Amino acid sequence: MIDAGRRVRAASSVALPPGFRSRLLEGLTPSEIRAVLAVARQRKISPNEVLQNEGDPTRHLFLMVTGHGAFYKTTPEGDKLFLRWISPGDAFGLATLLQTQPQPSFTTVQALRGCSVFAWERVSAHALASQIPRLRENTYTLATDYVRSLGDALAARANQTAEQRLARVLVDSARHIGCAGCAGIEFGLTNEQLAQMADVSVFTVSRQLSEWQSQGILTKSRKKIVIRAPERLSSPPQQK
Amino acid sequence: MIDAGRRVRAASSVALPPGFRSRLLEGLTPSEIRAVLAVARQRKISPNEVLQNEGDPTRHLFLMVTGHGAFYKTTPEGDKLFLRWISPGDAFGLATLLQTQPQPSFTTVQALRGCSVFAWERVSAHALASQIPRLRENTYTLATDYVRSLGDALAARANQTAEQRLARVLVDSARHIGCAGCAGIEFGLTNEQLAQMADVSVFTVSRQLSEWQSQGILTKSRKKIVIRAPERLSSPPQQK
DNA sequence: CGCATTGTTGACAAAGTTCAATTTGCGTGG
DNA sequence: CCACGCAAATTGAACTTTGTCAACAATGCG
Repeated sequence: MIDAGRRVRAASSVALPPGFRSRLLEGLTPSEIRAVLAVARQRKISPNEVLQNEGDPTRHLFLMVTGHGAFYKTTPEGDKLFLRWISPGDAFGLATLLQTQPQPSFTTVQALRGCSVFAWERVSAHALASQIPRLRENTYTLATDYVRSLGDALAARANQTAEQRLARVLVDSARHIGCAGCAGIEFGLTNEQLAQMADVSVFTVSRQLSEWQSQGILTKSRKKIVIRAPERLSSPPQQK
Repeated sequence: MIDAGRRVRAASSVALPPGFRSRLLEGLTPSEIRAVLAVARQRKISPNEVLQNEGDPTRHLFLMVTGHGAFYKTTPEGDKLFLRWISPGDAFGLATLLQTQPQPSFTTVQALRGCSVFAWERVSAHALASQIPRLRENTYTLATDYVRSLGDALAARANQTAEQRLARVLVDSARHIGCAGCAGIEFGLTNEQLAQMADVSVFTVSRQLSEWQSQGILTKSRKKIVIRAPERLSSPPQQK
């Protein structure tokens, strides 16, 4: 209706897929959502593309629509620490919403396979946040969640064994990027990717997966893991 | 001057020590600062007192005036992970400023020795933030910094050796709680405290400190460390 | 002086990594 | 269609780092 007079904009504009839910937009009125989407751009992301590089100023606010990505932290020595998965509905680059000046981002965000995202320029995002109080509140909530998962990642590194960290990675991956197959939840990751994410050597991954396979907890083949009994991955460490 | 007519309030009210600087209040106008201090309460904190407990809802905004404290994260298994020091001028409990609802805090804050702090009730803090835009902006900046140091702590745990972590703790402690003595920067911490902070065993602390002492980098005596050459603690790990 | 706290030392054990040698699985080009 | 070649995965053995434990020494306080 508002867009009646500018069909060109409307045509190139973006729309939410049916059934799409995002905590970023939760509780916003339809007209607010329209205002937000009006200044968004839809982008296709190729596999492994880096959307945000740790240290670079945050240029965009992103909302994952389809596909998956991951937050990483790069250490001074250069290796990547996996922090958490990004799934459809997750937003990142939240700093754009709050900060007046662009600030270096703390994490790298990389697409796993192809993705489709909504993107907002920093200034547009900031303007939206200043106009829509509910958007600011949602941002606080989401930022809080990210800090919490950063904290969890820290706790996990600090005092968990290689086995526990690997189990955590498997469970998280199953939850976020897994598809329910006939034999369990399956997802495609190489030993090397798992090794990076859990911060263990590929050898440890290989050995541990073999052991779990022999216990019937999972099945592995080349570049693919099928988790049969996720509950047996989360509990045993505590018993010990 | 404004307080002329209400000496009772003025008497029980708080004032900033001369020369006190805080990034939380930076850039606020004198009248804004007066408004902020008007609803503050000054509190004396006894040694080792816990000001904020991880998981408990954030009740207060605090501003450290004199003394030192530390942020800790408690793991599910119950051990404390040291995150960073709190020095005079540092604020914490920032969530009170932004969030409408009290949220569980991510970290525990504990005083080292006796401290003096300013404290604000959650609702007062939230009201101040909604009235003073600059206060909100400062809050974003500070929150960003805390996230950054959380990230640094994570990176440090993930891929540094026991020696590097201990060196980091010494350098940080020297910077934050150290006093310049004749022979170097000195501070009082037991081996056990250092061990907890660096997440190594007391034995490793003892051995490593002995080695550094024999290299002339520091001097140790009971409950006291004197750092002679902090630069030799930060650089050697990289050379290797 | 006696006692508790704090720190030290050496021998040993556990967890994981590193490395080298192989094996497995899979796509591709002849 | 099959053999080739390569990336991915495996395996065992040596090795490094760090923690564990037990015994002991030093420090300082009442």
